[in-house]
Amino acid sequence: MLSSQKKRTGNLFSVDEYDKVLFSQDPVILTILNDKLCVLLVKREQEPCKGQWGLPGGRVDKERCSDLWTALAEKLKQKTGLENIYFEQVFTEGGADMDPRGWSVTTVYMALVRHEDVPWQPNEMGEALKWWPVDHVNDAAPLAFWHERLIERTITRLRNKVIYLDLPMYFMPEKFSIKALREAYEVILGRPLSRQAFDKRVRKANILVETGEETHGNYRPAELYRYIDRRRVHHYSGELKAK
Amino acid sequence: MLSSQKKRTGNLFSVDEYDKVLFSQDPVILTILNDKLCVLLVKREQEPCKGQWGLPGGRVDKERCSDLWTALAEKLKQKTGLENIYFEQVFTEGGADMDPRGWSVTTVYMALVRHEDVPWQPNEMGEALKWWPVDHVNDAAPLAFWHERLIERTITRLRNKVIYLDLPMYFMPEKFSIKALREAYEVILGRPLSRQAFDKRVRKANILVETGEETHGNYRPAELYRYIDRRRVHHYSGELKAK
DNA sequence: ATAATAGTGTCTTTCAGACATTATGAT
DNA sequence: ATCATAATGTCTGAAAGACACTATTAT
Repeated sequence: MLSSQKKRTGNLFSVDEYDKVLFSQDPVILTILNDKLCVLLVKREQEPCKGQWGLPGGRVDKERCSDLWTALAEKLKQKTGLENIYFEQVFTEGGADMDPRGWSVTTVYMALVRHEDVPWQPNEMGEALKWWPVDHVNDAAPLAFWHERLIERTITRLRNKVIYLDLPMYFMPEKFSIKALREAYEVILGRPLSRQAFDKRVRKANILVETGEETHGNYRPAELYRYIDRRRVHHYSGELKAK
Repeated sequence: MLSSQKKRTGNLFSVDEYDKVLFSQDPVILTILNDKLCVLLVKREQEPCKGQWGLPGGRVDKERCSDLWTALAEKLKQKTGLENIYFEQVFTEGGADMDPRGWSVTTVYMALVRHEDVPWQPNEMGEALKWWPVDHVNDAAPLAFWHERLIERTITRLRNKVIYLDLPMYFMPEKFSIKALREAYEVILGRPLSRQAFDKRVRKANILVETGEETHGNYRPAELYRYIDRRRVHHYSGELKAK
């Protein structure tokens, strides 16, 4: 099998298989659900870690994908049905003890989606999917591999970026009130923000337009807004302050 | 050979070798030399890309290193003699066309050093080392693999971070004038900075102390400073403006 | 009318940029 | 004395936080 692989790659150089590592890509897919930051997990139906919940990632399909990005997009579609979503690379981790099958490496991505965009059904491989609050991923049973750690580090990255980047845009529905946007920030950061300061910051940024519609139900209605351009994440010149 | 490796890892799960990829780590080691941002390159003495210049990275030594970080530190020492330097992970890239030996993945790191800390001699493997200005890495001959691309992306990352992080600290000698620090910023960003605004920003940050010594040679001498704490990179609350 | 929430205005602070002024040592 | 550079001060503008005040709708 080794020699057949050498033939398959058809190159002129000797490849020592021992230079290879098990490689996977793991997306940390986040959303806000019931006012909590949640991560999308799948129930593993195969060894190792069969029966445990983990990130919807896996090996790259070297036959069908010629680079990491398309491989991840492919995996996302296959495991979650998601397409054309926002994701960015966060970090790569690896070592001898990450996977019982041996020395392995994983590249972790942060994906931000609206929970409505994820199908409720089990995926193509018959694995169940669930959203789980990021603070309690380990409550029922430990996650597969180092996935808990990977999620933690991704959340930290998100919190660091939300200080100056309007990443919560990806969690918002088409139309929303500024209050709803602020609440998204508050959920991510885990602390309240000054209502007036936040509003002013957002309004000055010129990234929203009024829809003319309003919320209804609780006292004074709030204007509903829509993003002018969903393809660009606004970069604020100043940072949200520590307290 | 394949089956012997399965034995070596000694695990209970089947490992499909086809799930493995060639994996390497490539540090982009930067310094400021002759008022230019330069990257440390090695001349490859082995195929593929033999004779071309490239980044001083390579495969991880799975026998001796149990995680990516120690593997990189090990590689750095072996290839450049550098130890205990600042580096951070930048991104991971890979695909079918990056290496003629087949589908491969590389994790790229940014390392910032003082050029005096790099030995002039060829490394342990007899490979020559040189500093090369980042704008002209391809002037003589194309670099190995996708290394030019990897360097470019790393420089972009550095420029984005220097706006708010005092990363040039790692380029500075023990004692230096504020002018010298500003020049480091200017070399990295490729544009002049307001002298007064820069000075005020640095002084207010409270990260330097006077040494009592002064520059000499050109007209009025400048005070020489030293970092209070070299272990922490100062994070400015505001960003250096675009122009 | 009152309560609750939405939206706006004012003041303060912080910090970067622009510009002016003073300080100091080489020539 | 002059020149080049170093260091400091003043003014302006942008933006965030705190707080007050007005606006609007359900009850």
